[in-house]
Amino acid sequence: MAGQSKENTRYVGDTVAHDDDTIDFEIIELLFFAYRDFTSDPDAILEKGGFGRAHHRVLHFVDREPGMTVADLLDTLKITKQSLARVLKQLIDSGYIRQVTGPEDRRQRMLYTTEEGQALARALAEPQSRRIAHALAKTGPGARETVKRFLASMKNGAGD
Amino acid sequence: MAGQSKENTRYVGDTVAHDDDTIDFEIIELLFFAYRDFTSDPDAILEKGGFGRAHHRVLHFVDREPGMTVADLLDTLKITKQSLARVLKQLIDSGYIRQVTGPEDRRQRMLYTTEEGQALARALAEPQSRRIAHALAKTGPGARETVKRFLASMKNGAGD
DNA sequence: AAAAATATGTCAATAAGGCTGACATATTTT
DNA sequence: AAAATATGTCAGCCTTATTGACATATTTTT
Repeated sequence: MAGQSKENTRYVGDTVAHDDDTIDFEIIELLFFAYRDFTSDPDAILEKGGFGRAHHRVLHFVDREPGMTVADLLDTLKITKQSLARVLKQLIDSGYIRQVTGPEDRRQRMLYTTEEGQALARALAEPQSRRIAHALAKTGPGARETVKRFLASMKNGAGD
Repeated sequence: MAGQSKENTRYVGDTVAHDDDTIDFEIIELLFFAYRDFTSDPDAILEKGGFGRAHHRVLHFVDREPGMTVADLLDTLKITKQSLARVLKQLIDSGYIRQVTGPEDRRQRMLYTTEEGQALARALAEPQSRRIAHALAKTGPGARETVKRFLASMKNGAGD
């Protein structure tokens, strides 16, 4: 029945594939489920306002870095201008984000959350924060430092 | 750091929102970037075959649990039958997954990866596994246990 | 045996959130 | 004055998800 032992490295396209047991399926799956449930937390709140995860991300980063420009945001989110436009427009029209013409370069639009935007951003982050606090507490002392280091190293360009 | 005290609780809609400093923005962001880059690893390979992340997930779980039924898969992925249908059909037509009529209940379709499917699943998992190994090594000894416990606790129904 | 429930498949319409290409406008830099 | 830059916008397309409705085969219940 679907034997798992297939020794010897083999090749699939350009990519070297290793044995079953050399692949960390355990953490791959844990990460999948953890992130799936972590991101599902704010969804209920988002739905009420007719927003989605795209709005959440925009709101989050503008809230965390007030005064960031549209270009900054595009760079952070790694999406296109046209993709951002729709979502950003809705957030502006709904009064959660406001734009201020750049004081030095008047072509720029500096982005800020309004009071309502700030409140929404925090309301969205709160259940996620709770989940994290709970998981860290359950994991044990020192977990926070280890988890931080691990996650930071998982990111691209974390400096080898 | 980031004390848990609940000063100045205020309300946004039905949801209780806490102060800035009681919210763990640091790990929220680390998780966002870590997962974004983690999932970007297999994308290049996927594109070559005209597949997307949906195909990746299906292939992954069928590979990990050979013989799972369509219902099992729907339950794991938490998507609808109609959403699964298209993706699964493409994987079957491409020869990566095959269906076997259930030996006890002939209504069921047990799912298995073909040899090509197995090879693809492993090729996709390999860069992710590498990234994890690298991050764990950088984090230090004992990181694996801590990270596993943390991620497991982040999942829903992890048992309080 | 007939009826109901179940597992799966499929058609059609809709939505969110990405994408590319093309072009407009205001502003700054050369 | 010309070129480059930051932003906005129109139009069309793709993927992945949704809901609702209905078809088929098979198993379970009555």
